Amino acid sequence: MSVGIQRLREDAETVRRGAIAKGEDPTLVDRAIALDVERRDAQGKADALRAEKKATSERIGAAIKAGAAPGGPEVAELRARSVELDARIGALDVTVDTAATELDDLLLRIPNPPDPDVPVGGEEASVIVRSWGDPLPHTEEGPGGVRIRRPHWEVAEELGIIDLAAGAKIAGSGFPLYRGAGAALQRALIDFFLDVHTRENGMTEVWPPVVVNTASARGTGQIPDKEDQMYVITRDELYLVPTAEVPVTNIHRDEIIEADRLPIRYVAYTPCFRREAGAAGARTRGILRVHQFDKVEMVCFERPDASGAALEWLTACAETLLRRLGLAYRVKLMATGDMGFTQAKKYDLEVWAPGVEDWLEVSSVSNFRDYQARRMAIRWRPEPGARPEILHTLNGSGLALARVVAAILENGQQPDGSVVVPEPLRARLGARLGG
RNA sequence: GGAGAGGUCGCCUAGUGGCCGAGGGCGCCGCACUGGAAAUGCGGUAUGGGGCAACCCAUCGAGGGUUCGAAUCCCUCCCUCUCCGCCA
Repeated sequence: MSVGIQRLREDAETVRRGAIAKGEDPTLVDRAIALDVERRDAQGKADALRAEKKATSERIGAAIKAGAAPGGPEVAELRARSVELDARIGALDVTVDTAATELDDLLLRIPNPPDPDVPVGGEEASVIVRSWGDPLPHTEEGPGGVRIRRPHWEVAEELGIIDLAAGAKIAGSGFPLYRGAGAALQRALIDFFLDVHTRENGMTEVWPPVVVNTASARGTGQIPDKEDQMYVITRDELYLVPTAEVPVTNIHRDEIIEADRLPIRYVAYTPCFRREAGAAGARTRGILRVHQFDKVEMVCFERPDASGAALEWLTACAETLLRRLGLAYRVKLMATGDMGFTQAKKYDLEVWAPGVEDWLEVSSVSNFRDYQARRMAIRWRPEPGARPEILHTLNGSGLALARVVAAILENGQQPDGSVVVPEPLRARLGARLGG
């Protein structure tokens, strides 16, 4: 996760402005440029001395081969020369390492500049770019009097399909247990999402490990940025994945991909584990914010000139699912201050939940451009034989299960306590839950 | 978990202290030959950093060490394979 030093050299102004728009410190850019100069200077000098040392060593070999005594004065002098060079190289190496380390650290703190079409500002500057469906009212007058739509945890409890108490006993608060039709609903949703993405959107399904090593966690920026968010298995130096983005993006870490293989588009189901430290309280009731949830995630590797269009496409792929489920939703283009440090452009999909009277974020679709791929050294070759370039990565939820389940329960609830099953799931679940 | 073998340039492989950033074969890309192709011949074919360039530097799983000099010797770790044990 970092901005390229090349870009800083060539277009520092855009990076500076981007930092300001995201509310970060723009002076880091200038300090980084200074360090870059320092590093290159020392590196150049060290390389020159190293070349000389190499030549000296070769002369020792040649002299011995030509008959000089290995312990003789000629060889001894060359050795002394080599040792002296070594000391000077060592000193320069320290300068290089120090500058490089500081530079890397600085680069990690410079945010990815937002795309030009991203609105500048805080949360209030984010814009709803479109919406679909009619949000159901929380209360409405009906033939049998006033009807109030209940929150999903009440609906679920009555149907006996989500057992938070059992989950809490087994693991702790925030680890839901789904039972009966609730469990089947999870399975049906996962299946439905994966089927649409593989069969209709042409993505390749992968089923990755749900723990990752340190290198992978670092690759997608979970370390050091979001370390507190992850569950760690210290004994084996493994992390439980907070999203499939981590293992799936790392599939191509340190690879060079030939142009004819792009784009590469994956879809993966995984459970996701998040500590959500400090999040207890607001909007955490029911299954809206939990430590373990299920998600189908889409991850794309794209040619740089195609990533803009790919973001729109990915967003549409996620939207399709909500439409077919018949859930009213809206698409929000996140403003500079409201999106992450690492994204260039991001859409959030929010689904309407009439029971809690709120829009629930069920998907977040982001274009990282080259920011994420750079740290992982994921490159592509524009032409056969050409120099490799950093490619672009994107990802998006398609979709996050827990909140979709909440929305289905709240939107589909009937006065008799049953829940209407969305059409695409009926073949698997029947027309109603309960009732 | 125990014992053994091994990780070299896309693939296979040579290489036990200097002549090795690294040979050979395959693959791939040019060129020649051909009506076209096959076969054959010639040349090219890693990544990163620096330099206008010539070119220089680094990298032989990773990290340390020995040495004037390490793919080659030593140490630690990772991974793969085989056998044994265990097991959904």
